[in-house]
Amino acid sequence: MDVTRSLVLKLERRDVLSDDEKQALAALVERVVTHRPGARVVREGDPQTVSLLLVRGIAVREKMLRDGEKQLTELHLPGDFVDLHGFGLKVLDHNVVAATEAEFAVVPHERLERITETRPHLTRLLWLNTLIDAAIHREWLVSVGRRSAYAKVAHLFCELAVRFDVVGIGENGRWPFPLTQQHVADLCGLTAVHVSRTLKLLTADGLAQLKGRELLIADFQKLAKAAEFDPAYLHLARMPR
Amino acid sequence: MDVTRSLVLKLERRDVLSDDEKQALAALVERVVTHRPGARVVREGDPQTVSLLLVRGIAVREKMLRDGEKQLTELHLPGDFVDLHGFGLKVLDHNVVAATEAEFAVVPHERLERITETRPHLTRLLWLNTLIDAAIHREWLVSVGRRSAYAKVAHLFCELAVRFDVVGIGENGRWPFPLTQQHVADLCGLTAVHVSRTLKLLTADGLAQLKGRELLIADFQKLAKAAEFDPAYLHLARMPR
DNA sequence: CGGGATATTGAGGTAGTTCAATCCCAGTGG
DNA sequence: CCACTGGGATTGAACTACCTCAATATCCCG
Repeated sequence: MDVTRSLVLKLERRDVLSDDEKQALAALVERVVTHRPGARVVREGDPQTVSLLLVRGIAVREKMLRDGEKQLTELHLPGDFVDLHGFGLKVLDHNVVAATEAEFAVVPHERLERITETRPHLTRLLWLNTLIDAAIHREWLVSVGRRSAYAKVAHLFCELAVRFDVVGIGENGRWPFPLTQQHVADLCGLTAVHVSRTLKLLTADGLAQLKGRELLIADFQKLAKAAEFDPAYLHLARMPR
Repeated sequence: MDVTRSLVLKLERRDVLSDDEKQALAALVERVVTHRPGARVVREGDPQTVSLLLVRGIAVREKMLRDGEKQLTELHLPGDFVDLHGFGLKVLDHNVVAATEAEFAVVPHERLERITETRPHLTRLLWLNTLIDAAIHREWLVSVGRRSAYAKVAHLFCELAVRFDVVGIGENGRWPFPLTQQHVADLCGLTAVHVSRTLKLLTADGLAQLKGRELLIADFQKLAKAAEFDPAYLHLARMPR
């Protein structure tokens, strides 16, 4: 199975990739590693020499506070480069944690550097990948800073549905949701207790519910409206980059 | 006066720049434009063909909500490329607004593209610039999501002081602060009223105060402690990138 | 079938909001 | 040099969204 399949799907939603470029992406991968649920995949502050492409499962970027509280700054799906930022930064400012059992393709930084020396277009697409991360961060700042708990959770669900669709996961208003309510709380800047209450409201209003490790969205339009969700920030338009 | 001076200072804190590279950066600039306080410099959704380097003044990235509320997702100082993200994204997901009178160096995207074709190292440094933006976004997510109002404002002040120092602005515990309390509120996800009360506390505790359009930090150590401020996320180490 | 993790519910508390009145002060014009 | 103006800052009082703590219920896995 081709471990770069999801990444290619993700990039092809934003630009045209030649076969040659797809091969070059596949050639980036040195090996594949698997991590258990809860495993810390990258530790804040450690020097980085490889970057990891998520192939299967879900991972999160986690920033800890002194008192043990945490804020998750991004949720990663297959096709996401969870620490491509480490290529430029050399040291990450946060942990990356496997939220479920997860498989990663390992990409040595030398190979990325080689791409920047020889393939300008592919370089720009990798750069783009990190720009989309930043755009997601900004949208989350709006959520965390200004939206109600109800809208925060609704917005997270909308984003998840759209991003899963990009890489061909989920269907019929059903998507995998292997996260706990504590995860949702740490993603949204809420407490797990309040997430539980909020989910009850969303379910009662017939917008969305979590059931059996799945996210069921009954009415995406209504959910998006409640969340003020506009997918523009995901930059899905296919154009020369 | 060299309009890329602050940018060079900023990059030289992270890596070594050759004279040749400095010249190449200067050659990026096509012209310089000035904007009035409050002017929208880049409008969300408009196609981008140039990027803007802030030379003088302060600018913010602003995301609006339906009801007129807003969240500011970044505060930009001289030396910051306020919409380098537009080079890859082609369309921005937020407005850029001049908070004060501000001067920008205009960099056409063709010239940036040319850099990606001919100068891998400089390309990586421009990429790095956007990675630092993303790192700042993440730290702000922690602030907005998990810190108290007191710590949010304290953290903002710490970041501002450090980033001003990088580009050689301010001294003796005094830095320019031409923003209103409404700006601070929109940066931190608070109300202006609560910012006012919070500033009173910070002043009373002898940590920091705003006075005469200036930020005065009486005791940076204590302020940093109150904010849980750790500058690691600004990635100031000078190393090969 | 048992046990630990996860989720739910209730009751009470609080940080930050809302609204509205007042104050301050830097410009501006006379 | 002073009065006027308007944006920004401050203050008070009431309110509420979300938190905290704690008890119970449910799910999932071995």
